[in-house]
Amino acid sequence: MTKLTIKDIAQRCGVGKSTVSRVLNNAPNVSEKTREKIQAVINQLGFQPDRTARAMRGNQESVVGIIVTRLHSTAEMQTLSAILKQLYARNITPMIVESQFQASAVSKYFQLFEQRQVNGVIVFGFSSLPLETVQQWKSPLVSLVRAYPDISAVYYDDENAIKALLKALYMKGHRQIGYLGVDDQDETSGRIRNQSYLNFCKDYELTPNMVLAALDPESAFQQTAQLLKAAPSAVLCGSTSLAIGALKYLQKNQQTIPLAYLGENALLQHFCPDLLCLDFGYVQAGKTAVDLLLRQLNGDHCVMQQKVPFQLVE
Amino acid sequence: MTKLTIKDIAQRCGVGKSTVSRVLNNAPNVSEKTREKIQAVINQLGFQPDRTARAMRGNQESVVGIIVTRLHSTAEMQTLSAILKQLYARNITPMIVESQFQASAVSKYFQLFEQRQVNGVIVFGFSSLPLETVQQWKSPLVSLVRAYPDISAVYYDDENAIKALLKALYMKGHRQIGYLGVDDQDETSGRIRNQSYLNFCKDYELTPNMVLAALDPESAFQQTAQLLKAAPSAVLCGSTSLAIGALKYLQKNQQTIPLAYLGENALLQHFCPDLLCLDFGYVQAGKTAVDLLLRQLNGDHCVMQQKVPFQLVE
DNA sequence: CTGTTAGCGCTTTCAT
DNA sequence: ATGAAAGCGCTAACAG
Repeated sequence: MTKLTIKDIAQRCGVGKSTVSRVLNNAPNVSEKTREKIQAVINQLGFQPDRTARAMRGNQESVVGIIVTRLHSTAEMQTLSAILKQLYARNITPMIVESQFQASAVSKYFQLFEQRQVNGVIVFGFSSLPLETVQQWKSPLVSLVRAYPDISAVYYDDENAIKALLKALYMKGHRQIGYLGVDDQDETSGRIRNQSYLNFCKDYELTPNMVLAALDPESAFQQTAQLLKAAPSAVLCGSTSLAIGALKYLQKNQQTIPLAYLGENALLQHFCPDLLCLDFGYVQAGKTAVDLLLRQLNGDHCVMQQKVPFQLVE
Repeated sequence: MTKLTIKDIAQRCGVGKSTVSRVLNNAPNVSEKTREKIQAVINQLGFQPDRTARAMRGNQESVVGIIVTRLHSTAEMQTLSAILKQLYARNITPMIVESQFQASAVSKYFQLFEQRQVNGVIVFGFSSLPLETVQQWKSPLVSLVRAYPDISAVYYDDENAIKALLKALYMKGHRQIGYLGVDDQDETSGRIRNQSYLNFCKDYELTPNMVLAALDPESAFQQTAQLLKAAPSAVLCGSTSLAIGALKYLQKNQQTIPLAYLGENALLQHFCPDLLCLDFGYVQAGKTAVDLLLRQLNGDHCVMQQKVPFQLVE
């Protein structure tokens, strides 16, 4: 039994190919009677129109490339999950690749995408991904996490997130809030958040106690000692991995001090349910990113940069 | 400037469409001279043959559906990462979806895959995924993690993994090894592993001390108390989430006891670097799964069930 | 409303 | 070795 085509269906129904095509595409100009007849045969024979043939005939089956940093980043996966849902609903095929935080990999994938004729790209930005690399991609693109000039982006509200966490601690009576931050070199996780901390301190007349670390638990572990010298009554960590390092230090030294961090991590929350943290709105970010991309795919070339709302947890 | 086609290239070269096509497909019967000439024009103009048109002409661009349980499962992501690498290298498009441990979702996605004319499927099995559901998919399929009768599968060597961990503890001098396992209802994480523990105890003449829990940290937390009553000198946990629960209990009660677990979790290792654990061979599993699937896609219908080798960590 | 007729961009005979 | 021509399965413009 050879593969069924629209022609076979047409013959078995005694109609023309185009009528069958019309039924397939829910065209309006088909009498209810013939439509039903044809639909019946289609169902009965389990006919599926050839995906590739439709695609060719302008029925653009579009593909969007998605460059995540690492598939095992749980935060990104929350966003990715939302993105996929949106895309599948719209019959768009996602092509997922990992950059591993390597700008060179992003370049490489842009080339691959071009070869494969990908229609649009969603890229999860990272600190060492330069604007020039992102600009290599000429077609529709949405940057996630990081914002670049003249490029549509969805990113997190770092500044206010820090402020919200600090305020929450402040409300609990803390006046000596230490801050373990990421190096200023990192724009998103570092500079912006650090600055926000300093601003808050100024506004609320607190004495700043800030120590910076590299973006990994080991470094955080070491820097925590430094931070604690000024005997803070609570500590805010600028990122999840920093919180991990800090928590380890506290546990090791049998200290307990209220801890808050920017991010969210199920395992961490499990160990210390009283940890104050914050849902950055990962799911919303995914949805928004797809929206922005679709807008571009539909020819709207305006650049939109959106912050997604966050939410305090616990 | 409208989109370039093979015809344009042909005209600009003063040759026929077919000759260009031959160059594109590396057909042998083209004189070196014309080939070079055509190739030059192709490169110069940056011509890319239309993906969809090629696909239609039998040049089957295949698609494989991948059903993961949850995108934020780091273990599965390791495997997925390997799978994607293999697939992209072979120009196969993956379509990734999440089952969330719901058999109904798997069913739903099988339907979606049929609509989209997916050529093969890789599914990450889970305890409550019945054989009947998996059988709904008639074309090539490889099951990961779980084995089903008459279905190609790649899964982990639960039995020997437990044995290896126990042996490692035994070698360290432990003779009172407690075991926190998963309910027998769960075939993979439960029954097989539990049985392996009991077997080991018999072989090495140890007194079994086994307590079962549900597959979540909370339950493990509670059951750990029970397990410790018999004062074991070390504890083996049957899964990562169990280890999380147990560890939490130990920390809370200020107890320290050598802990081992089946699985691997970066965060857990970070907090307790001395934790004995085991890399199940996630990457290898991904590679193997793709191999098995490709074999089926190429018409080889034999069923192969493979265990991947594991490796003790630390 | 519906059938006929052209193609879409490419591969593949089949002559030359 | 190479070009002309015939489709692949589908959609869309054009007549009825």
